[in-house]
Amino acid sequence: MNPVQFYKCLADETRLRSLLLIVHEGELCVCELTEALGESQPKISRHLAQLRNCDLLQDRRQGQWVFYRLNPALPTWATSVLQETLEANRPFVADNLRKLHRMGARPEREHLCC
Amino acid sequence: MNPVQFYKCLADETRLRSLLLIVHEGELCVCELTEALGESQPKISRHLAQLRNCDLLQDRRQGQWVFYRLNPALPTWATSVLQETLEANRPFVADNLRKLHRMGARPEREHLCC
DNA sequence: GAAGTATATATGGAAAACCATATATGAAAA
DNA sequence: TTTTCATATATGGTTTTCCATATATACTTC
Repeated sequence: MNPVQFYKCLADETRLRSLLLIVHEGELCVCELTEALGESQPKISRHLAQLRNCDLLQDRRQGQWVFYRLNPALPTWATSVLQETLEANRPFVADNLRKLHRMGARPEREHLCC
Repeated sequence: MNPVQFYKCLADETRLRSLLLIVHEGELCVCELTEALGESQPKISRHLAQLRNCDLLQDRRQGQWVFYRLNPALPTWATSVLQETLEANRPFVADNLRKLHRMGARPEREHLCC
């Protein structure tokens, strides 16, 4: 993972907010991010595709939804940078988290286990 | 320090290399960075000015040289991100460090104390 | 189960905004 | 006057965004 490429991924408002929300929540689908950020669906989808192409995110389809999560194969330093950024910048995503939790009809997750 | 603005500063090859070298060395002047990166002086100067305008770097003039160092008022998380990036990506700057240390006639630092 | 409809997500293509670089010039120090 | 550094302008290139549409799955009705 080239550090310049990594930081280019974080250097955009939509992408950084999406990443931090995903780090906070573990997994989110496109419609949840669309709601939390208040941005258009194609815009969110484009940025998520970019993050997936750079191997920062992993996706999985469940029914009609596509859920994105951090790529578990991400180098430790990269994960650690994301977590530290989230913890030190809670106010930055506070409003997005509020919108997310206020959202009705969030898709159910099927958990792999049980 | 807005995290998006912070990461925009790191999202360029010239700026990231300069920052990591400065973190490693403590303080470097424009001509040293020009040599270490093998880039034109105006290019280096422009990027350093940008990093200074965003409050990531501080400069001090000593004789004919201008030395840049990390802004000590930088938030802890930001400093920590830079240090972690350096430690996990030594090979990324290895060649720049080699060029720097091989450089003849590096300017003398006057130390503030003693 | 087949056909039609609705919802979630992805993508192609064009326009706009932004960023980086080169070249040339300027200013300050020694 | 030479060295070091900063800045202005022009230009090329990338990135982002928007709109429209395509695809994939689910849901409903027959």
